[in-house]
Amino acid sequence: MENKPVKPPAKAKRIRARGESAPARTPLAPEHWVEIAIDLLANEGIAGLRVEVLAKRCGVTKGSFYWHFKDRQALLAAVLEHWKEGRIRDIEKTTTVAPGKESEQLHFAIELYGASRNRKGMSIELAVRDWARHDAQAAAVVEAVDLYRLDCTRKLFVSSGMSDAEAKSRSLLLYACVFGLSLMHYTHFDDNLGDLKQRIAERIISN
Amino acid sequence: MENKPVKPPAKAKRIRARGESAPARTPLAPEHWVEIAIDLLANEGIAGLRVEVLAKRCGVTKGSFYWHFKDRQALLAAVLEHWKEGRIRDIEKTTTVAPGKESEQLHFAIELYGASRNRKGMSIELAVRDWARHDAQAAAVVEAVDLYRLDCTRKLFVSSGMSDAEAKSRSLLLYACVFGLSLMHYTHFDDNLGDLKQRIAERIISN
DNA sequence: CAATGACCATACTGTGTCGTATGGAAACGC
DNA sequence: GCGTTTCCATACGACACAGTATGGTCATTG
Repeated sequence: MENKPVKPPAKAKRIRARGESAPARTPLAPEHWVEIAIDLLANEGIAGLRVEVLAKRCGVTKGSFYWHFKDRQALLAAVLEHWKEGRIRDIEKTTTVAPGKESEQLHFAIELYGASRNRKGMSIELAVRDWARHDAQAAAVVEAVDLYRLDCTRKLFVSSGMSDAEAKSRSLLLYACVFGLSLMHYTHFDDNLGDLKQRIAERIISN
Repeated sequence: MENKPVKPPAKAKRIRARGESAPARTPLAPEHWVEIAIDLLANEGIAGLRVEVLAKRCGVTKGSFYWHFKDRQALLAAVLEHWKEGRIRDIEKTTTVAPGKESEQLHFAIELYGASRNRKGMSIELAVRDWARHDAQAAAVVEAVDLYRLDCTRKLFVSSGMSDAEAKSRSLLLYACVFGLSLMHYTHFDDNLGDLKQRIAERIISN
């Protein structure tokens, strides 16, 4: 009396969204998984990063996921690693600057994070930080990134002629402000937000 | 052949943790639910705020929950309302100050949030803000609280002799910094964090 | 052509959760 | 006393999810 169809429906499915003419099967590299996972993380938070949802988003099923990753935890670790490396590269790119242009670059860094540009990057940032509040792994990665960022920015301040102690405080102030602003809802606080942000940036950077 | 015991075990349970000698049944007021819910929210995030977990934490079962609340959404709304009102009261208490002591009070406000004191308050704050990133209701409440806070603090800066525009930027900078710092992991950035924070506070408040 | 391995689908178990239905126990009104 | 209301327990159905087991399909290799 068993109804074990074992192979009933589903067929017009193998030709997934991999570009109509089947480009050599495209093995769906682990990197691809991680990138889409980060996308999910940004939009739904760590709690929304489910393997079935992720698989569907990749156009496959769980079966594929568990072939590439041992379990959900392995994916999360890969996500953290990928994010960390991306941040490190980004920081290096942002903080290497020709002598004399330090404060200019600092202004750029603030605007880069604070503006509506880089919205996605900030979403990821916030999602990871919230994740880090309940997960030691994530907390460690966040700490590493923070320390690296803080130190690179400190050097910029020092190069622009500040004492080390002052540079440290400015560096911390800068990032705290950037992240804090992205947490707040202040769009209706003033009708000239540009001027507001300008003043804040000056306060952080100039002496 | 059905085993529908309907009333089998469980009996030494009615005398819950309501104080051994049954103090008149203690109806477990809705406020109580909300307060414990906020506790859960702070520790587990909005995703961890489940009704069964909450009920267990209250020493009862879901049955009780759904008597007090229509559904989970109703609880969340109550949580937001409770938090909002608490914040408003707190802001008023923190920003009403005798003339001449404004900057002193501003320093106090920074330290209050930034220190290891008020750890729980900050946990709630961050949880609500993360919640607000995906929920319009929460976002509206956060915005209301933010605007109120920003305006109260703005007045403090104005009272201590600042232009309105400058006061606005300082107010925004203050809260952004406070929340941002609580998002970062900078404990190993310097071995004299006190001095660091002192410099930051000065930068935000003094002219 | 046959065998192997890479990549994926399907089915299943177990658990956690939301919400509902129903009934029980204590307190209160009359 | 008796019915009503308040507050809660139990049981149930439906779903979403993690992880496993198993098999299918295709390309590659010998």
